[in-house]
Amino acid sequence: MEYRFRAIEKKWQQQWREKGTYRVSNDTEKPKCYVLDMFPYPSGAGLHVGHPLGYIASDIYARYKRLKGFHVLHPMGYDAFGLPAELYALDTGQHPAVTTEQNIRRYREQLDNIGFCFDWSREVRTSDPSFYKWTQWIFLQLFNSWFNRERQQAERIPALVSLFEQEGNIRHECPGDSSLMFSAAAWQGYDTQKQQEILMHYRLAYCGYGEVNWCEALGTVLANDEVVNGVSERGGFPVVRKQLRQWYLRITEYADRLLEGLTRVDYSEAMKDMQANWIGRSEGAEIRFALDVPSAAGAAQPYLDVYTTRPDTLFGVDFMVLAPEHDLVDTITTREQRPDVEAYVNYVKSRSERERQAEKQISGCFTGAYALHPFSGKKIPVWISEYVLAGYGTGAIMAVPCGDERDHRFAQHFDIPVTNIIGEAYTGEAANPSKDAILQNSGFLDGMRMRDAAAAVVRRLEDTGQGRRKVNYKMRDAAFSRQRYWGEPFPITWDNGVAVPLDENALPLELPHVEKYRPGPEGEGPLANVESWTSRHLETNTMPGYAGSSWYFLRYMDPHNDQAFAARAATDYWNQVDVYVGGTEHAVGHLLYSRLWTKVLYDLGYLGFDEPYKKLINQGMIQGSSRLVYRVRDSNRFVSAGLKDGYLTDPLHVDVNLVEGMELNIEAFRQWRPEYRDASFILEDGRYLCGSEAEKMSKRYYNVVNPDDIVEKYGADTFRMYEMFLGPIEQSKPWDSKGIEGVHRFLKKLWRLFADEQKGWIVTAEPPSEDALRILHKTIRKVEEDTQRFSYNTAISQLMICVNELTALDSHSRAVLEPLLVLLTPYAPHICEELWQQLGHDTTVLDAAYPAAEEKYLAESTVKYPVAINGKTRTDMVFPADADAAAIESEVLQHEVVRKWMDGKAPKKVIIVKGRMINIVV
RNA sequence: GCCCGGGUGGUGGAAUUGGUAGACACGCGGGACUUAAAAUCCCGUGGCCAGCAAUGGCCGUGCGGGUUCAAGUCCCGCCCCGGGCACCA
Repeated sequence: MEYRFRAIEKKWQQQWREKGTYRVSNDTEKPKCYVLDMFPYPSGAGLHVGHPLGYIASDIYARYKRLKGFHVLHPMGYDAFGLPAELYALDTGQHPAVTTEQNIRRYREQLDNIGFCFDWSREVRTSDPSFYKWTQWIFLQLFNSWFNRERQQAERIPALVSLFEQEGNIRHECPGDSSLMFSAAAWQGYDTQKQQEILMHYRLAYCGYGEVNWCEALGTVLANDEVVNGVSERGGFPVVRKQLRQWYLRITEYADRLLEGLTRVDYSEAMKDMQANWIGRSEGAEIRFALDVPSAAGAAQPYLDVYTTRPDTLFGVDFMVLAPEHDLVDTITTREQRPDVEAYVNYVKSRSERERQAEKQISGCFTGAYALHPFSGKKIPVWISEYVLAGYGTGAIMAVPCGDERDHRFAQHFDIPVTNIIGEAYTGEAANPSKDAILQNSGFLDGMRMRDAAAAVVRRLEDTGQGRRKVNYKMRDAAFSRQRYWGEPFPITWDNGVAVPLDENALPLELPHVEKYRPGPEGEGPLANVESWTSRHLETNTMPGYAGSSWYFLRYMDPHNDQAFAARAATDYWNQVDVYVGGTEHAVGHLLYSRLWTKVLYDLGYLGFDEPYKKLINQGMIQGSSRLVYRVRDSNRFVSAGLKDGYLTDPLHVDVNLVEGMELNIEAFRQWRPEYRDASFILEDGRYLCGSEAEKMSKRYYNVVNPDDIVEKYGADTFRMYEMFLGPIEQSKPWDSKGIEGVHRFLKKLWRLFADEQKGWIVTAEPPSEDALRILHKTIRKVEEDTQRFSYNTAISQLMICVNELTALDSHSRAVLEPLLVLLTPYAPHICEELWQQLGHDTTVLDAAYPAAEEKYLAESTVKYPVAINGKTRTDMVFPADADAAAIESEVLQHEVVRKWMDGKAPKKVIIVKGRMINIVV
């Protein structure tokens, strides 16, 4: 009667599959719980032990909620469109659909091995036409919508058109071009093409020309969050800025809504900070400076708008700086300065994004032009410099060297005199960004605290029409097109430069089959090579990887619906995702985009909620633990780690599977690769010990551990529990098989509570002892609390304590063991099912109810209090658990040890912490 | 540079949020069973000091100060590690 985990796990996985144990319906009165994992991109490498970490965590929660009586939606699917499959296709000629299918099959096998409770009948794949039909459909909703700033919500384009017809765009500033203004009459006078052009500037999904992150090596544009340190996140290829026609999502319109929503969701503070910083809201003022350039008689005075968060420093402006790409540069540059300015602009253009970020030297050039201070009329020189970014604010700044470090460095570098408006707070050495100094040299602001002066300046500017309060965001609109094949086609045709949406009934617009994946002409995608595609004037770009993942969680609610992305009844029932588990790497990409899509669908009336995820759990990464051997330089001798300091060595990665703990299996190592066949070794204590290092789990470090191998050796239940026992889920840690034996031992010990090798099943019908009940109920309480708050490692510790104690008590009472099984089921479902069945139940343990802890067993009958005098512990005293403070106090003061230590003095204070501590202050 | 986390035994990590620091597990040491091994079980295991012993004392949560009867936990100032952002005016 031993614990035969392989047979047990196989049996139950098969049974769950055959009986459809985890299938959930949409029609029920039960309370719901939606537990979601970030679906994986099925890569060719398969799963390593790091991937299931989050899946195990969510699986435990899903099973726990089910035992608590909830109707649990716990689905899984695949983010199946994407670059790697296409790059692989370019190399090998294998169609991405084929390799993706293969990879999915492998993922599924590996996932099935671990015993998850996914409802596979709801599986989705973003590359499936029945799925991307609705991705395209949602795109059309975005295309046909605009953001009404007055109401702070998305509305349909026809509503905007009728507004234009009645009143032009007076009340609805154009988000794509704030200088655009027209009356109702003007609107009616525009031809269709012009009207469409204007509408494009309002649409939430729009096509425009813009500077994009172009990655030549990948042959496509990338969104801002896909560029890291000036190179592509995927592959690390150089990225340059380039003007291209692109599709965008107008996410900037939702900046405030996205910020506001963060206050209503349960994400970690770190995650909220990351999103808030990415959105980067700042409050300040836009200020208009007249330009001191000769203008033709009757023509309007030319001006320069700047954005500042510090209008209070307005009198400290010593120069202005434009981004080199700024529109005005060409018109204001004087004849004498033109050669220098042109040279500088060319220099800036020649610098790659990489160089710009790597070497931030001070550089710039005077344009020869001057602006006029709005209040003092002082002449202020206008410069250009690459430290001012074209894409933020107005692409121009007012420089206040005494208050801003960058401006100060610039002034020093170019010998521009600095005006001091904060007296002693400015030393002349460095800028002082304080907001608390008292203003001087500041006209009508003199004597005011800077903090208070800002509002006064803005008021004056607004009165005189020279500026206004302004909020700015760092976030830019999201680039939404890729020049690739393996993605969702846009449901758009082009008619003389006008984008025409396909009829909804024509969806899905299916991706045509191609044989070759090379890019099309002029930076266009592979679809531009497809005759049948271009002849219909279809858009040749495809959607980016994050399109499908922006809404997939909605499809799970009603995955087979071909009338809608999901029936409203289904989305109303399942509602928000209660718990979403995934890595932090999606903080500013996927998470932000899916929040945006949800808000738009909500605004348009398709959903009853506008935040997709109620609670977010970020699991840490499991790093690889690499093993290193030390080869003596220019030899084939290897020296053990402890002795390597005596030699000149080169560390080399060795396959972790050839190492047991730290000890190298020398024979296996010799077999591993031909060049090591004749290797010799310098041993310590007769063994060769390796070094180790925590690194990303990757083939090239030979440190990948496949979950299949662990499951084969110890079983899925052990694997699940061990991954959770390793530490808190949010924490990253290197994989280490060392402790897994302990968890395996625990399950064997559990098994022995039920079965004896000789005697067989030993569970009794006898009533349990008080002691057994006490440990059981304590365990129920603790495990439930810990499971609820995802503190799985401590829950498992408690389960171990419980099993240890029951073993020590030799307690085999059914009345204790049954509830214990229910507690343990979320963690180790296979063994629990088996034991449950052995106890004679004909239903699965998953239909059981989670046990409740009984108060009477939770209190210990007696409590040991340490008695301390002035903080020093002197003795222990034992009291009944329900003793009241007064009784304890009088008894303690009678105690002989206490009286001896107090030496006849009266206590100043007696502190009794319930069930903890007695402290007497003398 | 800025914004978040975090530093606890040989190791992974607990600590009811101010109440006996080191739960649980690994590892290690000792022992039992065994011809032997595996498996299993029991005991010990932060450091230093005293004692034959039961035991007792001192020190101890990155460093230095502080608040408190009581600090891993709170406050001030440093050091180090991890993550995010980075010329955003």
